[in-house]
Amino acid sequence: MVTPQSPNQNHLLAALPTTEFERIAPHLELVAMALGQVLYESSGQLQHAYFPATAIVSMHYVMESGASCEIAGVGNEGVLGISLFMGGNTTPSRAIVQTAGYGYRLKTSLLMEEFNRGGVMQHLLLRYTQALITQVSQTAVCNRHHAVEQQLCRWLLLTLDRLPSNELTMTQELIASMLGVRREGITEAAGRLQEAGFIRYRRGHITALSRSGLMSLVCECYEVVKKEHDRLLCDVRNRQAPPLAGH
Amino acid sequence: MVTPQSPNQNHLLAALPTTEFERIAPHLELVAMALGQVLYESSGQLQHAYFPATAIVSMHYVMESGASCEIAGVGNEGVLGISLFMGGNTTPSRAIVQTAGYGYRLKTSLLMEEFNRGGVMQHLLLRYTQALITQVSQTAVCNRHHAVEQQLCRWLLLTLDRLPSNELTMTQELIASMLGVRREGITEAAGRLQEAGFIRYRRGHITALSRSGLMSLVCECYEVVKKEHDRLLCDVRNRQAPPLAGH
DNA sequence: CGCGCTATGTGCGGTAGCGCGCCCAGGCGC
DNA sequence: GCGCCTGGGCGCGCTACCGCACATAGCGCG
Repeated sequence: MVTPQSPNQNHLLAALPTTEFERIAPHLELVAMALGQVLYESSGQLQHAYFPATAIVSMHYVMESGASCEIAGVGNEGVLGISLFMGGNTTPSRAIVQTAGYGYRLKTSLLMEEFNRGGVMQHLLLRYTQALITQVSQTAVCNRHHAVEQQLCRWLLLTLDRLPSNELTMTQELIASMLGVRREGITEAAGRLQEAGFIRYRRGHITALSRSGLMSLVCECYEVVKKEHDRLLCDVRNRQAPPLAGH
Repeated sequence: MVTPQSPNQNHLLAALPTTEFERIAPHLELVAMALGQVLYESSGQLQHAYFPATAIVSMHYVMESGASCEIAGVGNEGVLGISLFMGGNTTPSRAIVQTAGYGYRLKTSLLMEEFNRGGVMQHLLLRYTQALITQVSQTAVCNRHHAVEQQLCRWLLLTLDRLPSNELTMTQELIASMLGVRREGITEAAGRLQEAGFIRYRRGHITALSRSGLMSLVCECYEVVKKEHDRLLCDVRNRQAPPLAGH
């Protein structure tokens, strides 16, 4: 079991070898992330990289018309601020907190220093970035070919994977803006999922009742993203060997 | 002017400082790329990275249903085989030659060796990867919110930017499979563009007559991708200073 | 120089999702 | 314990795109 409020709740941080972890640990700053908080503005300079622990952050693109859509989501499996070590320092998208919680942040300069050492940190960050690319690609594919209901299932499953419980605090309006569809579209699809007994929701709270039910409706995109993530980060293990052979 | 069949036709290779370029130059292998040729199969092992010179390669995802869609295109501005240095070695997508031409390839081991030196090559590859992420993201956004006609304009402009001439050899069927839409949808949209006098096409050949016309119809996505690419790779200059102040 | 293949044009019904407007109700704050 | 405000349900008509089926026409090949 991981103790509450430990950097180890973030998988990338947890996968660092002791030496590397201890080098940055003193500089990891615990931060609360409130729902709707904007971590990065589109094209804004980045001061920190963020390693979410319990929070989930959504990378969004907002178009001229005002319409928006999610490009990828980042939870405790990843990090925000890819563009720091990729060299661009900023991206055309916006990062906004989708599920309140906490995380850790690290100053740009320290992240870069660690990245440039070329150790495990670099390796992890690059692999995570590749997993992220897969996620973005699959979003593109899914947007093109799959129905709203399937996309909703994909989104729910990906989000549930990042949460400790099976309940998420989330209005349909918000989900709609993530998926870039109409709120009514979500109402309808969610209604069908509820009728089927897979989820239950009440004013801003969704509870997953049957993961397998959702799995039966979701498109292949969920699997692709998940498998690719596992493949790329399968060597991510906790630093401290758990007392029992845990996963 | 760049001489025909020079690695310098690829912007990334051209931007390498002399020392780094000369180190890999002997290992750059000129390869012809035929239309439809598959460079990388989905989840297949990668033996080489490819630097297109005159060819254009499309990164595709093919779904279970058989439907497909392009995730990103790569021409002389980039490189194929991102996943080599990102650490995954393979991706769930397929790389297929969309415009015949030639390019250069480099053995995995040599690319990695150069990447791990942490010099300009690494810097360029990472920055290019970020530009690629932007392209993929914008594809996702565009798939969600923009009409087929706008997407066609985006695709045409992005492709024209990678070509020396304003004519591309491309059937509507092929374009449709790139954009992941029906062939008839392309017929219609292309018909409107032709009526407007922006393009002309005859059986598998499209000629751009008015770039500005296409620009007037295209969605913001084109600009975003282009600007981001220019921003990230603005320091990409030819090694040999051109006799006249060229761009 | 004609044949045939393949690329393109077109029409038709079907449907998913949009944009809008409106109503209803849960639950928080006072 | 009352009211308001936000989140959710619903019903239009509409459009873009799909899936299919077929007609037509370049153009390469023999």
